[in-house]
Amino acid sequence: MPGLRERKKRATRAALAEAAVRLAAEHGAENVTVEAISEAAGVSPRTFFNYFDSHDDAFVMIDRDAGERVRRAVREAPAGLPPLDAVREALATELVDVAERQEIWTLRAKVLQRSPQLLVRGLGAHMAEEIEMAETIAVRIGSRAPQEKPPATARSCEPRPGAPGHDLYSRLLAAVAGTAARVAIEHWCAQGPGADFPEVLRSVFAHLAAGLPEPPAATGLPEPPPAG
Amino acid sequence: MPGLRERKKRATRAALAEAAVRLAAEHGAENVTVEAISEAAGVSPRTFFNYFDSHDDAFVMIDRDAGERVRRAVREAPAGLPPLDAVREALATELVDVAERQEIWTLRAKVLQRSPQLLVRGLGAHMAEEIEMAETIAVRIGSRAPQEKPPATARSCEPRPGAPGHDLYSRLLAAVAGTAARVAIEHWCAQGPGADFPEVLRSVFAHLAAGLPEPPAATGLPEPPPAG
DNA sequence: CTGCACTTTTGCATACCCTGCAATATGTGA
DNA sequence: TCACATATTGCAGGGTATGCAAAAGTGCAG
Repeated sequence: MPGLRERKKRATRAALAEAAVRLAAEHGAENVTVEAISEAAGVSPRTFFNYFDSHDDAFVMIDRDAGERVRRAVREAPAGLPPLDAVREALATELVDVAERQEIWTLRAKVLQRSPQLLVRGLGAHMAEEIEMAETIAVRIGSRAPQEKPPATARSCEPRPGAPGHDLYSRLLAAVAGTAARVAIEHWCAQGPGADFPEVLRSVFAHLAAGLPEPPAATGLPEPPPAG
Repeated sequence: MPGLRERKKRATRAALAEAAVRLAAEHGAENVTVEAISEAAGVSPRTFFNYFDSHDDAFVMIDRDAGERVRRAVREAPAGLPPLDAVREALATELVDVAERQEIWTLRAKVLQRSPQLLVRGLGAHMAEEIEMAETIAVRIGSRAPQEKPPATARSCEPRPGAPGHDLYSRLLAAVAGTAARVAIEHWCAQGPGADFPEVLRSVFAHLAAGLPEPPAATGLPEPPPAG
């Protein structure tokens, strides 16, 4: 149980984030100033920057622990499971929270989609996790030793050792999985309150596993092709 | 042949962009002010904003016509070609320019990679095209009529008519293809000057077409699995 | 509860980004 | 040359973001 200090910090951050999203939903994110957010949250404008590095960060709501949880799930997945399935299951578990709090996620999706800058920023946070996820996948499929990532300063555009084909595969799988999750969330948001999010996620990954063939003529079913 | 006025405009824009990149390569993009860029280009700071919408835009160099060219290529692809292949060929054609002018792209890539904000901005420009690409794909596979996109103000987070499974598929294919292209470029950058970019792009799309199965044990070959 | 260490919040000053407006300079065509 | 159109510039003003030091709040002995 955290102390009062920690609880207050969380409350302040939550208040700022919620105020930001609600104001943005009404007036558009670009027209919501830091001063307005701070006032709605009951703190000074200066305090805003103690919690968010930039104006835009308040709308994105990045959960820094989510990435680590997903990677852990991928690491601990049953040995025989194909990589794509392992990632799918890991994402499905993490995204249960999304399905449960649909209201706030729908609101956030609307805000982000109205301003490309923010959408891009959200994707950027996603990309930062992408390299880590690629590393986890590489370890899982056995193309790289677990400890083999010395400095966090290493960038992706420099030559690396290891199996080249597997590096490309890991990178691709991590990137595509993240993109698939995003598309699933957006599509599910578009469907309205009644949609079944796990079903959408399953459908998206079924498309991927099938190699993205052209789906058969419209049948009215939300499911994709046979897959398997 | 353009008049003097047009030539001067191009020169001013080029001078600003070049000054921005050169200064950024030396001091880092974040430490290069609009004032410094303008002074190096021999214009007033105010003029900078007549050419670029933001400070960051000077470094990114977005080609606004690229998206439309790719979409046109997808529309005009042979009728029998699977959607994934059509998109792959369209991207391959467009990205020939990238492979040919590697020097400028590498320099730009170095600048962008030092500041995540700019990298994200560059990628975001492509993401904005995603919805348009999805529409093009939907038309191609026949799940939507060509003119059926009345106002450009319509957002993707609202319910839409049409075949639901196909909407999801089009969205997914557009998003995944863009992601694949990005991964290919990054991987090609990481390989150094000798790498064969078309080969990397082909490899990435082969992985996708195969359904992202775990690749066989490392053979040293950059190629993925058998694929088609 | 009281004092002390630590953290958070806040106001102030500062630099920079970006925009609208009006004045000025420059290219263009009659 | 003259008049028109467009580009450039200076200026004013608002918004973003950071560093610093004072003020307020929290946690923990004694």
